[in-house]
Amino acid sequence: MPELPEVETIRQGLERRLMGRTITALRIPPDYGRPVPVIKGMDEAAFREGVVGARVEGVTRRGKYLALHLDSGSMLVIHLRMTGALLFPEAPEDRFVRAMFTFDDGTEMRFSDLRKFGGLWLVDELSQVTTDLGPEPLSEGFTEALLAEAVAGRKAPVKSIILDQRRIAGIGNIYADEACFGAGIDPRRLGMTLGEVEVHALHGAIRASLMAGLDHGGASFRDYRNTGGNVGSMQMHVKVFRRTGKPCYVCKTPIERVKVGGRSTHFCPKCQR
DNA sequence: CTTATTCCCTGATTGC
DNA sequence: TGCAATCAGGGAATAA
Repeated sequence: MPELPEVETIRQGLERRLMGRTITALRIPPDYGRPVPVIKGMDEAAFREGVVGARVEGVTRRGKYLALHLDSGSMLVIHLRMTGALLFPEAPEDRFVRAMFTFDDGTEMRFSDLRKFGGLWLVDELSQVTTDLGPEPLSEGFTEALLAEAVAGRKAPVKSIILDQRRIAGIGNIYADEACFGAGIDPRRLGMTLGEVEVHALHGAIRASLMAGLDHGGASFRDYRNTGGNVGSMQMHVKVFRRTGKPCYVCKTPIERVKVGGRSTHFCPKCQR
């Protein structure tokens, strides 16, 4: 599932491929069914009117959102949710294409999304798409003090807190589990029980796990592909995620899987307290 | 304000 | 073997 490292990898691919390009055509496959159209917030005609003829002047990422900044002043916002991908012709064909963009140099980009959770918006501001997002965890704005504040007095599990996009933007299930392992913290621990030393460790572990993901081009456990249709390699470097029953790399104890906040959660019962 | 639950969707997996 | 039930999960919406 695309989280910050995966979405950032895609952003880099889009920037390389689309900067300065003008959208010349948009195709929405006719079999795309209601009631969940890929275009959000306006009808297809208005969306088409707004994007065709517009030039891409920048590609940015905020949390798990991508934005193509258009010369019209609007932005085309994209969220991939669970199974979305932005693919170019060298990627293998698939039958889950929900939208196809053509650019003035002949480039074709398709928005593929098996589970149809993803979406496209045409807006002036990102705030029209999403409620307030927390700081970018790899920016200087993500301070230890801010993390301490996020967990202070909270009865929610640590994992749920760091998954909350309003607290920190971009962490998903993979990196939440990896960060908790890196910090030696049981993901079920309530936020309010964390001490100063643990907050410090968690802050560092969040950043380290996300940077590892970036270094490996993202994690492809199932659906994630970059713009070229290639998998990342972070799945081969995770310490706990989807390693249920396998020995912890540190202490050999079998990794356990439980549910936290409705999400599958993997941890080492000995290393994480 | 908080926390918990539901919903969307479909291929893969599990259970009988 | 076959078919039904369950699972996976981002995040908005809703409930409590």
